Amino acid sequence: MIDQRLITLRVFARCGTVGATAELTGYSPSAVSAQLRELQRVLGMQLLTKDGRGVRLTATGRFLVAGSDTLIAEWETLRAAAMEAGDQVQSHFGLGGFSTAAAQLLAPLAATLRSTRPLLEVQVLEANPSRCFDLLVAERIDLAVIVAMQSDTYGEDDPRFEQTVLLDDPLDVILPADHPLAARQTVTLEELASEPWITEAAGSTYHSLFTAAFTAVGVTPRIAHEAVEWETQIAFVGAGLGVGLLPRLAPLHSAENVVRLRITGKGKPARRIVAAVRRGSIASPLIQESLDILQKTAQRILTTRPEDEA
Amino acid sequence: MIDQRLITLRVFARCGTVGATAELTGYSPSAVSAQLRELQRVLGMQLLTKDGRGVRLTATGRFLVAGSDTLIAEWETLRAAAMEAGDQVQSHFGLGGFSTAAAQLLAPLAATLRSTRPLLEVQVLEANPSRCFDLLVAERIDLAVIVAMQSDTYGEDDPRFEQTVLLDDPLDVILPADHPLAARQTVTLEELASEPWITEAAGSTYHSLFTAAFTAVGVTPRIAHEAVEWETQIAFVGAGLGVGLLPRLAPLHSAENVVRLRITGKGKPARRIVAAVRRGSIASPLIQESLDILQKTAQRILTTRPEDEA
DNA sequence: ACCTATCATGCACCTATTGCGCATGGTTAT
DNA sequence: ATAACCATGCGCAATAGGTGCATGATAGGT
Repeated sequence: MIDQRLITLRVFARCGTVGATAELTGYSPSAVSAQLRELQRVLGMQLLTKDGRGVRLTATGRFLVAGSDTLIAEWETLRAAAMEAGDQVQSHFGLGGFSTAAAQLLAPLAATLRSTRPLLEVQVLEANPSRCFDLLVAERIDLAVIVAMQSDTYGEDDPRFEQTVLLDDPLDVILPADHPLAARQTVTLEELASEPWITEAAGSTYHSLFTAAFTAVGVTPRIAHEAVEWETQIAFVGAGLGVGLLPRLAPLHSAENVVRLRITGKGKPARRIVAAVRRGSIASPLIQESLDILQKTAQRILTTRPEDEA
Repeated sequence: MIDQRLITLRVFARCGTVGATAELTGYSPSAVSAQLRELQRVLGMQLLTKDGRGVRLTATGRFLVAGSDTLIAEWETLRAAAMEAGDQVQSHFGLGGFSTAAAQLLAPLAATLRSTRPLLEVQVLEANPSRCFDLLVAERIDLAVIVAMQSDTYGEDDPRFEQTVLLDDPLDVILPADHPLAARQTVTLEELASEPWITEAAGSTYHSLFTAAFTAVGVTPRIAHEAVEWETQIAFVGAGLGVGLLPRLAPLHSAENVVRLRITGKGKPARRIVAAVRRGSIASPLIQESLDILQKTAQRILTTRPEDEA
């Protein structure tokens, strides 16, 4: 119920370029340009200035965007309360999630909703966490399941979002099947200090988790190889190129020459998986039910894999 | 920046019928009907129910409308703050006012704004106080100068508006020129207790003022005639049909056979003239400047007519 | 210093939203 | 029973708002 052009402005404020805004909102660049111009005309404010080959928010623009956070939140709250009060049904529901999270958590959620609310059309978008937040702002999705990351551009207390912890997905070690430690049940990070490690590229989502885990135990691992996909990493490990960390939610599939070991000791790395919604919308019945389902799914995942007793 | 359809719903919540909403917003009844239907579709809420030959808000609808008050106010605040922060100029400004108020206060305001802000298009609408509030809700006007009335449908603390007192316009007595008291400078209400009074129709804007004035001094006046226009009332008085109360701002024009006397004593009736704006918008520079001009104009009116010393 | 990639934006064209007028059907009041 | 009133559906027209391409401007690479 907030004017689309203001939403567009907010997305622009995030990504800084008309083209990116267009890509994110689903409009063409021309449309975004026109919308922003219209917005300025209607409000009688100059919100943008030319800056090099791009455009940049003016002070007024930044002010407006900053202030609109509470406005959006207020609307979401109102909407949620009205839905609650009149127990109305929503017609569309957009979900966003990242790789394994999407597969393991979002798929059951979508399936459940599809059966409990037949006339609700659920749409799932796979996207990385940062983009999920963008999609939330752009109102393309209503709920995102992502991996919480420290030092992200989106803080945990961003006024635009509300986040709920779903589960801590522990990281396991994967070893070549012929590795000396492969027969063990568990292993500590210290025992693997001198191994050649296979990790993601520096700066990627999980790389910081990787380093954090080792700094916690005071060890500096040697990074031998880098991979971007879990599958690739597993293949590398299977080829005997080194060892790696794999979230427990990520399936090992049919990698016969790779074993998965749980980590014990004080360095027990985990990735925190959270659900994020637009601030205010959390009171919505649909969001509530979804969070409930996600929590239950998360619990089920943790209990059907009874580990981590220490 | 709030969706037009929500504005329309709010207007509908005021007047209760699609036709009246159409008249107030400037749309056709079909358009209002379509807008409300669209709103329900987009939000996925049932906001209206058939009720006899009309439609009625559902509980959800009422809830939404009630909650939207703060949303609108929040937006107005944000808009005002942004205008203030970036000292931007507004392009359109709608004023509403009632009869003498409009003439005496709004006309100077419009004239001043026209000279100080040449590229601002000012629109003045004459409308009665109740309609002025409706027009504010409908966003047809941005500022209204009205006569404050107790027991109106719009309370002084309505969450949708903010009101500023401009002046208390005292009521004078008008007498036929040949009346025994006509030569006096001042008169008390008690002295006129037994006169035949000419007033507006019961239930009208000023009738309550009339009765309030007399109950204050413990006198029950005899109402002989009723008129709806000041001019008519003055003509009645001129014809010797009785006496009446006339706001000081209302000009006597060329009524040669009528004299105007000030009222002394403890019953000194006055009509309170206030400016009303949508809540939140009061911080806007344009509104601020307008209120300033109105206050000054009101002061000038009161001082150039130096009276009321008791 | 040129060339190229990148961006925003204007223009021409098109679509579909959206508003209006009129007619219809349902409902209350006389 | 008839009349008045109200909301709404339908056909039609206008226009707001979309896309795609071309243009102009700028930064960076060579």
